[in-house]
Amino acid sequence: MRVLFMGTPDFSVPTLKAIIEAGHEVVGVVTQPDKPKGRGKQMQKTPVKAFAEENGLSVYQPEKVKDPAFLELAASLAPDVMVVVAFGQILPKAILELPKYGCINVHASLLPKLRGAGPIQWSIINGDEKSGVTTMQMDVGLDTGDMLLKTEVAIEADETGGSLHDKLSEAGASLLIETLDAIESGSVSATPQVETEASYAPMLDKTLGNIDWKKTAEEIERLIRGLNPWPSAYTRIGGKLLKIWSAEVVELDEQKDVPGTVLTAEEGILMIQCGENALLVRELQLEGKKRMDVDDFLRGHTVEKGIRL
RNA sequence: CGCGGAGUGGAGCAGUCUGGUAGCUCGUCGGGCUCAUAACCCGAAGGUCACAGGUUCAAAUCCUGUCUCCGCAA
Repeated sequence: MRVLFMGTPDFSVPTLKAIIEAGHEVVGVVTQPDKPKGRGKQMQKTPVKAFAEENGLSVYQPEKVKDPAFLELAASLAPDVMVVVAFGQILPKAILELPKYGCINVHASLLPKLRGAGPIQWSIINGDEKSGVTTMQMDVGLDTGDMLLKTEVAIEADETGGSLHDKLSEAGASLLIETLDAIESGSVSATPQVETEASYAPMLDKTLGNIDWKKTAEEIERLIRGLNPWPSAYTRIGGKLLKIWSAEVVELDEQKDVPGTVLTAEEGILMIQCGENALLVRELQLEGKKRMDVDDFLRGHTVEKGIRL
């Protein structure tokens, strides 16, 4: 089929790669405009753009896809279908209805659960036992289109936002190919989403990582895993930012101090009181420093027992 | 030229302001103690103080330039 691909971050790349390998004709790749990123504000290509260029594909970077000029462009490419994976812009109805088979989206959750921009991390933060990817026939709503195919992926006890991202990214690529095959052969059936079971996963915000020690140790541990490696969970110590990369829950019979208090800080053990139970920090990173294990950190930094974070 | 922190034995840090024999907590190696030990005791090795210039009798420390790592921001 003639495919017009739309995507932006790393998550989208495996799907684009799979489409090429499956032998479909990619008539164009649409991605967000380059933006200055990183230290020193260097202009940086989106991961999808970089991959597309390596493969000799035509890249388009409209500021706004709702611009009539883009509709004209898309029409001129005459795609049979448009595949949208984490593109980053809302598509207007005119675009959605342009290709013969419409627009197919790969979403990183088991819809109708976790619609929105941050399903991967939220599934971990919420403590779900499983996640997955869903392909759907896009409509004008946000992730509200009829579902086509679905793949479940178990969330492991040590799952992080990064590890799940990679799993779902690959799972999404396979599922999309299956979906395209099914569409082409006419064997696919669309299933409407059950509105009453829908939930929303908002876009991640850096402030989300600010640890509220009044929460339970279990909740905080999930937040740490879900936001690893980005945007990461953090607290403050001595006025400096302290990221916590991994930790484990320690059950306490009773609350020993107010939440946020350092209960132990010696011999490689850094334990912090939470609203319920305590957190044993494993790996952390002080502002301006590299991430390191707790025993390394305690070797060079004095953390006084009893201080509050 | 967006803001800022940092490069010191294998690891994490102090020392830099107020130049003058390189230190701490660990690790490693050897020995001892012990029924035994990742515990304890004794001892040892290991560093061009990121790199290049400059100032000085003397530079980890002051000045200039370069490279690298990291936090924020976007």
